[in-house]
Amino acid sequence: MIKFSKNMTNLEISELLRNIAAAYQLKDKDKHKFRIVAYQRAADAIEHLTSEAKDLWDDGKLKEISGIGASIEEHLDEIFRTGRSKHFEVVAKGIPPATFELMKVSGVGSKTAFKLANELKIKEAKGAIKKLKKAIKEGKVTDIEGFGEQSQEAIEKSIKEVTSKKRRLLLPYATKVADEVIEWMKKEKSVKNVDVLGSLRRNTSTIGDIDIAVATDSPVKVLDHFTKYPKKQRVLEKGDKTASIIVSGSVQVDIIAQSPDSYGSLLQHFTGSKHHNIALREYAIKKQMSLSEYGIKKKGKLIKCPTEKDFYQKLGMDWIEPELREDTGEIEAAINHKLPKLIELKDIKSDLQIHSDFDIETSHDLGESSIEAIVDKANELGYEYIAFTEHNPSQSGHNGKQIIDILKRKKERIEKLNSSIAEKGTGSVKKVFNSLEIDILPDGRLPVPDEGLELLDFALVSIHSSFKQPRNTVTKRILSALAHPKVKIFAHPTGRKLGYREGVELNWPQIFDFCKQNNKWLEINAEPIRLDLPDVIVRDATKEGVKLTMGTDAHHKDSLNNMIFGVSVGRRGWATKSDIVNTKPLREFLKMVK
DNA sequence: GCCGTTTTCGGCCCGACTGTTTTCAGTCG
Repeated sequence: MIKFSKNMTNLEISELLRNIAAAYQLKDKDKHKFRIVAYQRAADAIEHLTSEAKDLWDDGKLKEISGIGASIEEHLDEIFRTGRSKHFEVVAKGIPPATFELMKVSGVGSKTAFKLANELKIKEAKGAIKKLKKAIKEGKVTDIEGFGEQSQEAIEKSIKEVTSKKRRLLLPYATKVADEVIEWMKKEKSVKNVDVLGSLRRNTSTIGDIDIAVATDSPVKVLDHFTKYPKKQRVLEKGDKTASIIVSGSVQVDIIAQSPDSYGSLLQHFTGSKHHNIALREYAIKKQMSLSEYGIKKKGKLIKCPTEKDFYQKLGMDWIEPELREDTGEIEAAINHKLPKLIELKDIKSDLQIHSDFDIETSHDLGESSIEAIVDKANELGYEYIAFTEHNPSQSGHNGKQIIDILKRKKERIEKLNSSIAEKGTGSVKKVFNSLEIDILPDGRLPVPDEGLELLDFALVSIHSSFKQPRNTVTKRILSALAHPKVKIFAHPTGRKLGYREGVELNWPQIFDFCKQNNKWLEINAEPIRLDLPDVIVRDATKEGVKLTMGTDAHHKDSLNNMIFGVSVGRRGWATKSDIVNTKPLREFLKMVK
């Protein structure tokens, strides 16, 4: 039996669809070959949705999801209405639920899991992996036909990795791990080129594995060198062309070697995403071509591509920025020469969320660097203007008048700073804005009196509590906070913390409309654990013409360097320079912020 | 089961690595 409920989350639904695909695989792999793929694609589609499938179902929009057709829509409809699916129950009949649980062990697919569950008589999903572990200890797995010592050992090792709950890596950490591996690879003489590819090259918000590509004429030497990496914990696999290791911190690093004359197609292949590559190859088939990491096959002849630009050009399209390679319309745009010119770090003229150590008597965390040190840093980065956005003074510790007094002191401090900047005339920073990051209370009110807000140039608002409110409640809450004339920016809009906390569910079309009509902006928070707005919502926002800002949320001067991660998010969301408010020169920004 | 700038029918990405079953299935990216 498979579990359903009326309130299944996207993650649960995608797992369910994957399990149905597995069930078909077990029934008759050949008969259901393409149905299996269809279910897997549907699972991917649900997993990557920007809103909850149940909300879409509420609005009758399930069928609009590419990958969901009439049949799967009908089954999901039944689940959302009744909490079960008769069809799925039939499909999964006769398969011990433990099978699906065991598939979570890497290297164990549907066939292996099914065999293990049956032979070891593990039925229930709960505790299935534990029971398998016990069976391995007792040496029972090697007794099963088709399993030997080595496969038993491989499963045992993989179980350890499942149970240690491998977290996805944040960008700065993944970058550091990758840089160290690159450094090591450069020590091998036969390495002609080495690059980081995969999700790290595409700048996704979190990274699973690290993918490295090497151009070389001696792949054996290169792979040998790779598997001797000093921080290696174990070698997962090693062949003639590819190898995988686990390095300290339980991070998997995959490497692929290729001759220099085909390096371009390798870069393309290993950068992904999987969905981009599949879509590209399907497109190529229609043009009587076949694509692989070796190049482009046309009428049985292999055309090699030394650079990635060659590869895309030979397919008849423009080179596509790695951040866009997610099969969300970039291929069509590349064919029609309609790819956007993406925002770049050098376009950014300002950081619009910075916390100094000015003692604002907040209940949140204060910054660690002085206002002056931050201005120095901003000058170093060549910014034209910045905004100091400390958290609002705590409401519990102060009455209205006290809050106003603190804000008066801050205003004076910033005014003094601005006059000294004007006097000196050196440095790129010409203006410092007096701003504030204000909590949005659970009922939508702001914990700062109007008289206090009047002291600011403009304000950011954000959510720091009551993350679990229903979609409509929290949407209303935000709109009422944004409505205040001094409020310009909705900061880290979903409130997510990668790996720790899901963001709030918002009615995005409503938020977008409000922002457009009232000249309010959504922030792309560049703090690596936030990266909020998420890239997929940035895409929706830019499509709608909503203006965005970028801020590092720095609580230390060095964190102003994090802007690059915000830019990455913007790029993944197809944002161009004109979508981002703080690419505007000071003079224009002054007009916009009024 | 899904989908459409060849198509509402007839297709559906491509290749590497592993272990074990001696010729390939299973899994992964």
